[in-house]
Amino acid sequence: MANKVTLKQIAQEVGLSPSSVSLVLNNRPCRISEENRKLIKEVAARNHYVPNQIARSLVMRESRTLGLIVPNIESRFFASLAGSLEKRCREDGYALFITSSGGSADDDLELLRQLVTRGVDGVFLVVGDEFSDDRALREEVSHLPIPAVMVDRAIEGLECDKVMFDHEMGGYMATRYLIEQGHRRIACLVNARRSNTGRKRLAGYERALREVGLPIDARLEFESEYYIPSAYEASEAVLATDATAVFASSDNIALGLLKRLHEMGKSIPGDISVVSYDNSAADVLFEPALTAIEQDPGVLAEHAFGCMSKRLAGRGGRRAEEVVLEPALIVKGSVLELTECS
Amino acid sequence: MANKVTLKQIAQEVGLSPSSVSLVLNNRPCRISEENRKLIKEVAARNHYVPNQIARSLVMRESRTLGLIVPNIESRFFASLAGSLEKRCREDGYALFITSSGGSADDDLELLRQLVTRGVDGVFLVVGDEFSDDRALREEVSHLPIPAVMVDRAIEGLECDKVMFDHEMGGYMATRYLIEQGHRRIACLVNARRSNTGRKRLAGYERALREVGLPIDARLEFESEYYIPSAYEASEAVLATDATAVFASSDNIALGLLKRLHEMGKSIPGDISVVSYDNSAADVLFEPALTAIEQDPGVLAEHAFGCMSKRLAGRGGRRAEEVVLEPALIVKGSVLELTECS
DNA sequence: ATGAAAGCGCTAACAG
DNA sequence: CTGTTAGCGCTTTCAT
Repeated sequence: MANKVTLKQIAQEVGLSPSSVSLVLNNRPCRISEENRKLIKEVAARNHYVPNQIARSLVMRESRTLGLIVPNIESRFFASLAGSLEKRCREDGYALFITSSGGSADDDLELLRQLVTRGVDGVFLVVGDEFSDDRALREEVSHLPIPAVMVDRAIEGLECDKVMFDHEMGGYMATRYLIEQGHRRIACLVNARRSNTGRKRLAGYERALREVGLPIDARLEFESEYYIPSAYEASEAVLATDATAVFASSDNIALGLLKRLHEMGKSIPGDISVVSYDNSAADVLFEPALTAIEQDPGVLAEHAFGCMSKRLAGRGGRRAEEVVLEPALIVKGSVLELTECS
Repeated sequence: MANKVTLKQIAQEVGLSPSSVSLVLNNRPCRISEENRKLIKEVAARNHYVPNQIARSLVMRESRTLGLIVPNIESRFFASLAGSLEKRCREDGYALFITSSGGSADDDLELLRQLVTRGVDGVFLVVGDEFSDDRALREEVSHLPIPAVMVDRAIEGLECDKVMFDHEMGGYMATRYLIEQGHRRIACLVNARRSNTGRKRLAGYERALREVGLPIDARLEFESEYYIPSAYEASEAVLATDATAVFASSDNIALGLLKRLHEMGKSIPGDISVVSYDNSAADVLFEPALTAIEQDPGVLAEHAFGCMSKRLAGRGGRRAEEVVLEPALIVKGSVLELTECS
């Protein structure tokens, strides 16, 4: 293991002052002789000199590092978001500190502090628990000494930049599409109890029904957490109804439903139609591929970075910005067009 | 956006010296009066004081931060590894800087520098390209001023701690199991061209055949990259052989194969038996679940952290440590027992 | 064309 | 019980 070599040491070896070395190594406009420039660079390279960004941040008061907190890096959607965001940050010379909370507000708070303390210039926050009453997190966020951008999910009523897809619209689009294909008995499987996004998707579902005068039937609304086993459990009841179609409001929920369908030997869309929510995992496997509401993580990342960029450049407005993105309905083959009406 | 508040400011407000405040806020054993302690803590809290870890690292010469480089955070296996490792680090008070390279040696090098420069105390490296001839990366790794642990994959011949599952053994176990179940014509689908892990798994496959005197038939060995579409393509040829079983040597490879099987209306294990490699994704969906070689990312994380810990504590030996873990064969339901022999 | 000096926010002796 | 001092590695102004 080599030793850490410092600017001073390089300076000594070259026989110049640290300032000169600093100037040259940072390619600053300055009048150091071509000869010495070369020498400095050569010595630095030979010694495997790596500038101490820590020291540098301290004096420059910026680290060119951003932080990201996701509830669970093992979820495909967040992993993909993290990947996109990192790429985007790197393009602008920022490193991204990706962290994964356990999904609790406590963890979020802890990680947030960790990041701030480590001198990130800004933080992207995908909160784990939108309904947390933990005032500590809200407090922390609103007193942050650096810009924060909430991504995908938001704590309501918190003055802070936000970038997310329109979940209500997603629920609406999915349901609307099923209606247009002739479905009248449409079940939905949502996480409305514990998730704000779930509630919004449910609201969209109901709006679509209401809009065409279809009844909102509580017996067709099913609850599931964002985990496959939970959806698998709930699906039995869903499939016991007379619904001809179901709106599965998350990727994992769709997977649980699919597993149950597969097990019961039911086929899609022959026996039942399904609209899923950004379900890249299942798409790979299933034939026909699933018609779904898609939220491109790359787009989310792009806008999130945009907000952050503005703030970092001091071009952010006084008020928080709120970016709402339209999801897309991607029609594939999991919905049957019904010609007869019920 | 609140301002950053410093120790000095707190000290001023309290009317004590920065050192006293530092002592108290770090809970150091010292003789500050109970009264003043309380006062300091109260003022710090009221002002949302967050210690500047950057400044602290500079003087303490450690950041209690570790770095992780994975080729692709969007891969389930790496995401899971990252998740486990982060949890493990956090348990010991370390933050983990997760970064995702594009899979090239250039990126690895760049990220490695980024991490070192930002003062991580050590780095976990899952290299993107094991066959890179880029001497720059090897050079960099061997001149690192901090401990490095290579995880899951390794650049051969590099003196550096390594922790990984025994890929050769995995290939062997999978094939051996198929043989024991009565299979004689066993195809394999591996990434031997571009991946060292692939080569080792192939070697294990061949060893198992050789061991029982079965011929090694090049017409049963198929090449696929670690991507679903690649495996999907390759699978057509695999299924055109007279093989009764196939060893799919990675999760994505198994998924591509499954997709093709599903499309052709072939069933598992009725038409063909499959042994897969740590395939949590497909498991969720398929009935029967896939018999597979499993590499627990949590175990990998645990050992990697162990190595790192030792180095950080200065308890590492002079020579690099190499930990090789045994994968496990998890028998589920995708292999048919053949009673007649061919 | 180059160097000296100050200081970023913090900690660690040591001196009161 | 508490304050002073020095210094971590770097950048930056200002002298020379």
